[in-house]
Amino acid sequence: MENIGDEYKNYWETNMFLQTQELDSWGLDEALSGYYDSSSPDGAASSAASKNIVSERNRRKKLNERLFALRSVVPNISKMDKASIIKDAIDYIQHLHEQEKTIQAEIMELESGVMKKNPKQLHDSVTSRNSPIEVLELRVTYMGEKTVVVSLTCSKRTDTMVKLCEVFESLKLKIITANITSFSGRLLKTVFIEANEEEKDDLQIKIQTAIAALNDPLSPMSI
Amino acid sequence: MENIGDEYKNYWETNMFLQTQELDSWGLDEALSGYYDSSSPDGAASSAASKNIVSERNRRKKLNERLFALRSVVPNISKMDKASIIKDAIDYIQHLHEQEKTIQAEIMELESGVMKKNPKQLHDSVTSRNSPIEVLELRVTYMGEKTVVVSLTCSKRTDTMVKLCEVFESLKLKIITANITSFSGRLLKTVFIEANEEEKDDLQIKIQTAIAALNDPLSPMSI
DNA sequence: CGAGACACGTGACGC
DNA sequence: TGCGTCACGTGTCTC
Repeated sequence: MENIGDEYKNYWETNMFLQTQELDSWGLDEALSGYYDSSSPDGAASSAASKNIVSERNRRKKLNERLFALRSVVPNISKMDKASIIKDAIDYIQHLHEQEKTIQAEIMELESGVMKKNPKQLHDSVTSRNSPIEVLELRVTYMGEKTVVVSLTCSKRTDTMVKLCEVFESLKLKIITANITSFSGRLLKTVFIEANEEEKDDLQIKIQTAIAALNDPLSPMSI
Repeated sequence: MENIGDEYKNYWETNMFLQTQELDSWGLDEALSGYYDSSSPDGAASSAASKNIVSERNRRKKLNERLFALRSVVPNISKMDKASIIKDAIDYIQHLHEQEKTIQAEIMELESGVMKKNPKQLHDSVTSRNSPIEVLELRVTYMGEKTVVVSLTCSKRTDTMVKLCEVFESLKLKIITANITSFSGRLLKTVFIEANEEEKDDLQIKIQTAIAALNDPLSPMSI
C-alpha cells in the first residue's frame, strides 16, 4: 500500500525529471481512503478524511512542482536536495544582486566617460581591470575515448572573450578542438580536451580557480 | 501531545518571524519518543525510531529556515504560503534575467557608440612579440539586412586565439554574433557584424591593418 | 461547518 | 550497517 511513495522516490532520484507533468496516477485515492477509515462507521467522516488526504496530496504535489520550477531557473545546480535547491536559489539571487551592482557601476563609468571629451581616458579606465568574467554555467564531461568536453557559458562583457582564451591558453591543456560562439549577451565556449576520466574533476577545479584568479588577482588562489 | 505543532503554527502565521533561530524547544524529544513507541518492546528499535524522528525534525527545520531565507532575499512578498514563496522567487529570478538582458543591451549600445571617434591606439600594450598571426584567408561579405560576415582562417600558433579576439575587440564593431573554431592546426573565425554594404571594404582594410599592426607594431600602419 | 495550510510521526529507499 | 531524504496519512489550527 506504500507503492505510491515509491513512485515519488523515483521522481526525485532517478532520471525521469523531464516529464514532471505526467505522474498523475492518483485516481484510485477515493477507493483507498475508504479502506483506511476502518474505525469510523460514519460515511461523512470518511468522506472528510479522504478529502483531506487528496487535498494534502495536491498541496504536496504543487509544492514539489514549484520547487522543480525553481530549480529549472537556477543554473549550476549540483545537488537535488530540496534544501540544496532552495540554498542554490538564494545564492544565485544574491549573485545576481552583486552582478547587477557591478554592471550598473560599469554603465555609470561608461556614461561618465562619454560625458567627458576624452575618449582615451575612458577606455583605459574601463579596459584596465573591470568587468570580471561572470560564469553562468560550467560543465565538464567525460565522453570516452580519452576526451573530455568542457562547456562554459558566461555573460559577454568587455574583453571577456580575450580573457577566456587566455585562461584556457594558460592551462596548457591538450586541446583537440575549441569553439566560442557569442549570442544575445552570452558567450558559450566548448573545448574538447585529451584527458582521462580521472582528470575530469581536477580539470573543473583548475578552470574555476584560473577564472577566479583572473577575476581577482589580489587573492592568492594559486593552491 | 500535539502542542509542538501548535508552536510551529505560530511560527508560520503570526508575527514571530524575526527570531527564526530560537525555537529550539525540542529538548524533551527523547522522553516523548519512548512514549510513542508502545508497540515495539525492543529497546534498540525504539532508539532507532527516535533517531529517525529527531533527524526528520531537523530536516524539516532546516528546510523551513532555507525557505525563510529565500523569502528574505526576494522583495515584495505578499503571501506567506510555502508555495507562494517559491513562486515569487521564481518570478523574481526571471525578472532579474530580463533586467540583465536589458542592461547588457544598453551596455553594448553604449560601447558601440563610443567607437565612433577613436583614432588613438586602443591597446597600447598588446606585447607578445613572438608568433605573429598568419592569415590564410580573409573574406568579408555583405549578406543583406545590414549584416556583414567576416570569415577569417589562420594557422594556430601560441596565443593566436587571444590575439584574434583582441583584434576584433579593439575594432569596436557592432558584433551580432561571433564564432571561433579550432581544428587540425587551423583557426577559423566567423563574425556577423551590423554594417552597411559600403562599409564592407573599409572593414576589410581595418581588419588587415589591425592584424598587421599587431604583428609588427613598429611600422606606422595606423591609417 | 468545510477548505486550506502546516508540522508531525512513520515506513521505505539509497548510499 | 546506520544516516539522510522522501512521500504519505493524520491531527490541529485559522479563516
